[in-house]
Amino acid sequence: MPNMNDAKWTETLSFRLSTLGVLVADQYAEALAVHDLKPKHVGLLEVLGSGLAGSQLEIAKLMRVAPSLVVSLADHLESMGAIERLRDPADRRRQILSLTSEGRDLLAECTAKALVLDAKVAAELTSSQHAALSEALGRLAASYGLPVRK
Amino acid sequence: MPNMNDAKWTETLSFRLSTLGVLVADQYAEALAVHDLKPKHVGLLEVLGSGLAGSQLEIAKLMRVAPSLVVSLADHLESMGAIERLRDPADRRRQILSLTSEGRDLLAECTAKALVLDAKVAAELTSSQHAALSEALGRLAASYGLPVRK
DNA sequence: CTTAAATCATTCACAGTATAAACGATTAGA
DNA sequence: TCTAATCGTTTATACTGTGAATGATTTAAG
Repeated sequence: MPNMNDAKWTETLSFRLSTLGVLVADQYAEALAVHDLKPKHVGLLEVLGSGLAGSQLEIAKLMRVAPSLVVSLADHLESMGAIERLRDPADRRRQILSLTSEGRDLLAECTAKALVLDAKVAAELTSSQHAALSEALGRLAASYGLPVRK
Repeated sequence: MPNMNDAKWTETLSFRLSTLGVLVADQYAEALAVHDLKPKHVGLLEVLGSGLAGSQLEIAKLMRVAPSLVVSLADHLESMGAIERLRDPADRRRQILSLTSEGRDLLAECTAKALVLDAKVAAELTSSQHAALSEALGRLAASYGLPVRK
């Protein structure tokens, strides 16, 4: 006998959450392409912009990413002049990364792109749906605990 | 002057939607690992299970994926005995894919894993939050139109 | 002090995922 | 009939990310 709940699964929370989430993430990635950036580059910019920053190793932990990846992300951002590397005088193994003013501008532009995308998503919803979605996602975000771009 | 809405962005719908979505997608992928499957393998099984199936090219279009990827996904599933390839007698270029009974069982197990994951997500929410989230995501899913796993 | 172990950034080799282009078999159309 | 298009497959390749090895520096032990 064929199983009974084929159709149901695509209406599941986790299915929709993951498919829509990946879709939005892809759209965001696409919007960033004009700046020659990937989401993780922006993630690094955001970490630096939030002031939580520090050494590359700390950034790697914050972003839950291999330290060697931080190197290549930072290389790219540095080559475009968005960030600076500065040896920590107190511990000359460490590289302290910081935003340049160009980097701050770039981050602002990326944020703007994100807000545009956000508006497109919001446009599909009534304001009460928007509020409810926001609250529920906020709850989930709090319990899963991740203010970091993947 | 530093820009004003640094903190705000991480509370955005699209940010939370994409980060949480990717997170859930990752957890789902992890849950599938015991079956030696990736989400896209299951996506293919789901397409076949839904009866929309047909030739590999049609499947590729449904899944929005390169035809050559369907080949390798199908190779893997065929090697585990989950699907069968059958030349279309009417057009012997086409391969018609179909689920074997083992394939149906496998799909059911994957669906079960997904429901477990779904329950974990739901456990973080009140029932009214759950309902609201479900409705809002449903609306978005409808307007973006994608009942297909990514 | 001096030497051994740990730490940070970097490089290098590699695995995994996906695509696009080239190819052979088959079918459709002029 | 023979030319062009289609389907599946193979092959080459790009891309993202990881982990292990390396070199520079710092910390800890004796």
